[in-house]
Amino acid sequence: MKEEDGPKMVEKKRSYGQHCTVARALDAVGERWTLLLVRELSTGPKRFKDLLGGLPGIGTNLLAGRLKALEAEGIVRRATLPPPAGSNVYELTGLGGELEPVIVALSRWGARLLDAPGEEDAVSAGWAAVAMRSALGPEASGGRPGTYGFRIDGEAFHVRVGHGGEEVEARQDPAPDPDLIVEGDAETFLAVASRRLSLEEAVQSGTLRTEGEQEGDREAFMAWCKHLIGSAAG
Amino acid sequence: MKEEDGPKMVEKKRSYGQHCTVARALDAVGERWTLLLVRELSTGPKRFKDLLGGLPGIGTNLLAGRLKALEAEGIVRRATLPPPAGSNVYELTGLGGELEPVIVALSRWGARLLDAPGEEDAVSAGWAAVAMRSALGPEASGGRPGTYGFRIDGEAFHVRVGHGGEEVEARQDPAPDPDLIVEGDAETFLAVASRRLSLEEAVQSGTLRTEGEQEGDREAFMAWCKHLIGSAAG
DNA sequence: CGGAATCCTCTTCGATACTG
DNA sequence: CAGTATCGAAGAGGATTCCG
Repeated sequence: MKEEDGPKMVEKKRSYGQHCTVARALDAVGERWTLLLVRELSTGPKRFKDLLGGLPGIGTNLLAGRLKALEAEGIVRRATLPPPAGSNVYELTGLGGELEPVIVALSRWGARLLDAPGEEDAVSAGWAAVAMRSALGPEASGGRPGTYGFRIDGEAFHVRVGHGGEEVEARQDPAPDPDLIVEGDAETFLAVASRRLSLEEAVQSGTLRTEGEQEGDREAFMAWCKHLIGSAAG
Repeated sequence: MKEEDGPKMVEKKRSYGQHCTVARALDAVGERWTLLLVRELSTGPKRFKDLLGGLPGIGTNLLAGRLKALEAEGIVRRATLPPPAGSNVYELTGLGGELEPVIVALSRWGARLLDAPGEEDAVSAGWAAVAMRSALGPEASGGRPGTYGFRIDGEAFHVRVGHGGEEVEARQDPAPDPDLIVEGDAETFLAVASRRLSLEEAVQSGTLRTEGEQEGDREAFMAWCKHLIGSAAG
C-alpha cells in the first residue's frame, strides 16, 4: 500500500473517494477558497492581483496552487487580454462557467444568513453583483429586462437582465449601454440593497446618484433588493 | 490584538470575513465533509453510525464536531424516532432542507465528471438516489410521475416524482407504494444508471430484477439515466 | 508587476483508542 | 452505539524572497 517517494511524485490530489456526483463535484471545487475563486471569475476574467484583492487573506501561494489545480481540471484557463491591455488573466472555461448554478444556489441560500456587515467584514461591490444576479431568475419577479450599471466606490460593474427575467448576467466592468446607472459609496449602496435604507432617501440625501433613469427603472431595481436578503428583513 | 484565553473562550469559528452571500453560505457549510453530510441527511434522518457509514474516512471526532456546529447554526437538529425504534437520529431543519438546490446544483455539475467507479472508490446505492433526484426537475424530460423503489445490495431507497416532473423526492427507505421496484447489486445497477449497460440486458441476464412493472415504467426509468451522466457518455 | 518558491507557525484532519 | 480524547500528518496562512 505504501508507495516509495519517487523523485517526481505526481502529488496525488485529496479525494473523498466516493462514486457520487456530489462528492465528485466537491473533489474538484470543494476545497477552501475554491468556490470563492470561481465566484470572482464568474463576473469576468481577472488578473492574479485582482483575485488577491477579491479574496482577502488567501495568500499568494495558496491562490497560485488553487489556480493551477483548477487549470489542470479544465475549470480555469489562462488568457492574454487583447492589446493594448495585454495582461495575463484567468478566466472560466466552459466547464467552469457551468458552475454558475452552484454559485447561484449558494448565494440564494446564503442571502438569508447575511445580516448587516460586521466591523471586520471585508466589503466589495462586485460581490453585490453576484448576489443580485443570483437573486434574479425565471421564478423571481421584478426581473425587468435592461442593463443596470453601477459605480460603487469607483468600482464598476453591471447586471444585464434578458427577456422574461432569464439570461441574467453580471460582469465586473462598466456597462456598454446602461438603462440605469447607480453611483455612490459601498456602505450606502449595501444599505439600499439590503433594504435598510430606501433608494429614495439615499438619492435625496445625495449619497447615491442615478443617471439615465427611465420610468420604472428605479422600481425594478428596488424589486431586486427584495430578493437579496431573504426572509430575515421580512 | 492578542486576547487572553478566558476560561470560557467561545471558540470563534473560522470565517472568510466577507460580506457576501456566497461567502456567508460557505462559512456555514463550506468546510470539508459538511455538504456531504447534508447530502446524507437529504434522504432522511440518520443515526450517527449511519452517517459514519455514508461518509467513509471522516473520523468520529470530526463527524461529531460537524454535527454540533450544524446544530448550532440551525441546519441540523437531533430527534428521537418514535417507538419502537426510539433511536436518536439527526435530521435537517427547514433551513437545512433549503440547501437542497445547492446539493442539486453540485450533483448536476459533478455528474459530468463522474466516470466509471475506480477500484478505490466507495459505492453506495443511496448516493445514486441523490443523483437521480438531482437529474430530475422542471426542465428534465422523462420525469414521469410515480414512485420508483430500489433495493440495491440490500439497501432500500426510493424516488418519487410528482406531477410535471416537479416535486421530486429521494428517500433512503423502502417505498410505501412503489409503481416499479428494481432490485439487484450495486455494480450492475450503477452500470445501468450510467448507461454502460442497458436495463434490458441486465434484466435478461438476471442480475437485475423488476417488480410491478407497468407499461412505460421501464422507459421512464431509462429516461432518467440519460441525465445521470451528462455529456460524457454522449 | 506577476507569480512562484521557501520557511515557519498554527489549525484542521484523520485514524485509533478509549469511555459513558 | 454514541460519542470524547489523543496524537501524528497534512493543510492553511502569513511573511519574505526570488525570478522573469
